[in-house]
Amino acid sequence: MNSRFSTAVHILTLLASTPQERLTSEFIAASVGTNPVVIRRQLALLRQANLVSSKGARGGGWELARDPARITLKQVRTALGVEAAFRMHRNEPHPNCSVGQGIRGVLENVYEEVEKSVMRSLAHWTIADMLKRIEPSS
Amino acid sequence: MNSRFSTAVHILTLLASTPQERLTSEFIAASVGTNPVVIRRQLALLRQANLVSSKGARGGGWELARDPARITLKQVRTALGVEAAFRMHRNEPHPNCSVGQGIRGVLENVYEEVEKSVMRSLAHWTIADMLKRIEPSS
DNA sequence: AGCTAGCGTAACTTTTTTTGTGACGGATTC
DNA sequence: GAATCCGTCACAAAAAAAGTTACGCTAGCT
Repeated sequence: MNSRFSTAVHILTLLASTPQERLTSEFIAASVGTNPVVIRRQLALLRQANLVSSKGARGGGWELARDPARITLKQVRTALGVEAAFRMHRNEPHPNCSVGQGIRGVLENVYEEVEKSVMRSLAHWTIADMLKRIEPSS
Repeated sequence: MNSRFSTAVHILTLLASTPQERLTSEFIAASVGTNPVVIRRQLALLRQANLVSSKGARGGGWELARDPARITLKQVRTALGVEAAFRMHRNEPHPNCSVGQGIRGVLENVYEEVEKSVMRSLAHWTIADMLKRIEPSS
């Protein structure tokens, strides 16, 4: 997978660290070290999943749409659009090769199982956990 | 992750389907639908892990180095060099952002846990299983 | 009302990653 | 000693991801 998931968790944790405040995409981008548009794209997906809410215009910005203890990393992954941890090889196998013809279906089964266990792992973690681990003192 | 893992499983299953025979990288490449060099690169890694053996010269080629029932997909993944299912975002976070500074370490913990559960899932499957599922009649 | 700050999104560019190719040396069998 | 097949490097092409520019829209402010 790509690094979008990491960025998304970063953003959400940042929002969790400043409750009561709205953060602008520009501010977040500076914290994360990238471009505001990249941030907005991520947040647009997270908003579709009702994890964050945005407000335009002056004084606007982003905030969490719910208690960070109720946002799991599984939800984040789902919100970003589940891209399998593994990818099928895309080459067309030789038509006479029975292994080539059949392997994809079998691999799909395997990957589904793997995906489920990835999700199970991610479900254990919340944004509140992330924040807690970063600032154990607070 | 990329599709190399899928290709590797494909290759190994193909070798398992023709015991007693050596297959050339050219033949395998035709079955998989790619270039022989790509195949050789993959197999070179699998050989380092003692999963396959090769022989040069005329009549040469590749074969499994052990019983396909003793090759797990976990071993395959390890052989290819474990690349985490997730990737860290590489941008330097803003130095004043405590979340940005700390998030990586926490994410690393999460990803380690995920990786372990991926490996646990993959350990359940062997190349013999793959073959069995493709050709239930044999 | 008009100005400003901020999001929303499409189109495009750049960068990075992955995959594929060509070439050629070395080894082994025949 | 000629043919076959691996081993590997260097390069090319393609695909994917990330970053950038631009501009419309809305809500608040004065």
